Amino acid sequence: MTTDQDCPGLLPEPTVAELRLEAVLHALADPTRLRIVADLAAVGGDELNCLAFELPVTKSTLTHHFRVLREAGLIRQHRRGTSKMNTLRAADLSARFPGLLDAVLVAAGPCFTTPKPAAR
Amino acid sequence: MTTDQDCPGLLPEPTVAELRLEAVLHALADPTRLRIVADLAAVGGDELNCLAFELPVTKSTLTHHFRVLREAGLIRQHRRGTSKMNTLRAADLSARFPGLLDAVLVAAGPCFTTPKPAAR
DNA sequence: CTCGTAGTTTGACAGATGTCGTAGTACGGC
DNA sequence: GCCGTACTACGACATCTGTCAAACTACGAG
Repeated sequence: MTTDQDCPGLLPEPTVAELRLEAVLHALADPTRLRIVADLAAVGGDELNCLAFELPVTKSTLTHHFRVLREAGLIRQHRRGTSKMNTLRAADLSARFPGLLDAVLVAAGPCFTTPKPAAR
Repeated sequence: MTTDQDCPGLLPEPTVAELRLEAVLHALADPTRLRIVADLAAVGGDELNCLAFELPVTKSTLTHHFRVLREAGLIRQHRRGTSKMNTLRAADLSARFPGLLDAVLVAAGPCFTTPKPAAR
């Protein structure tokens, strides 16, 4: 019961059907996580490793936040070498909660008014 | 400058400019509060007293949740007699975070797909 | 004035949450 | 094989959160 492919290194995540609104909202309600999501949206679908974010927290805390985001279904993570790449599950979220992510991103950062033009 | 009018019995609430995204998301992330918001949206702008909601919590807890919602700017409360009337600040929210409330309501209740047509 | 209804306040409490530091694991480069 | 980088796991901790019960206030009806 996960979108889990055989794709090696992909970490477990909820399927589109498993996405829970409360979990998504809760994940987005934290400033650090909201910032991560906004940053991911800003790069328009590209991958970012966990340390690519300049956040005022330690690595442990970052790991924690990334897990919350992944378990809520907001991001996808898979290992690549020693790094872990993160992507926003924009399409999955739109499929399950139409308009929600867009509205949050617009509200979060007036700069990212054009979050996901056409994949990368 | 809160939206506070001289309207007697109106409880303090944030102005549109004071609405904080995190606070709104946090307020919506709780099932009880989400339910309250969805119920308010369902009646299309009418007022509901606090006990009009059939929720599995005590009055104290309800008071707590209503305060969180009001302080986050999601609802407006004003006293009327011994009751306290609650209304959703749909217009204010749309002004500050366009599409957000709508997206959440659609995501929350498939039943309320037409949340605020034009009052009921 | 007395009573009942509606809601508030306070205190308590268990559980979740965000944070850190330290130690540990996994992988690539040498 | 050894080391450094990137991330994880674990434990600790303070704070926050949702919940309740009991006592209190506010208002209207009678």
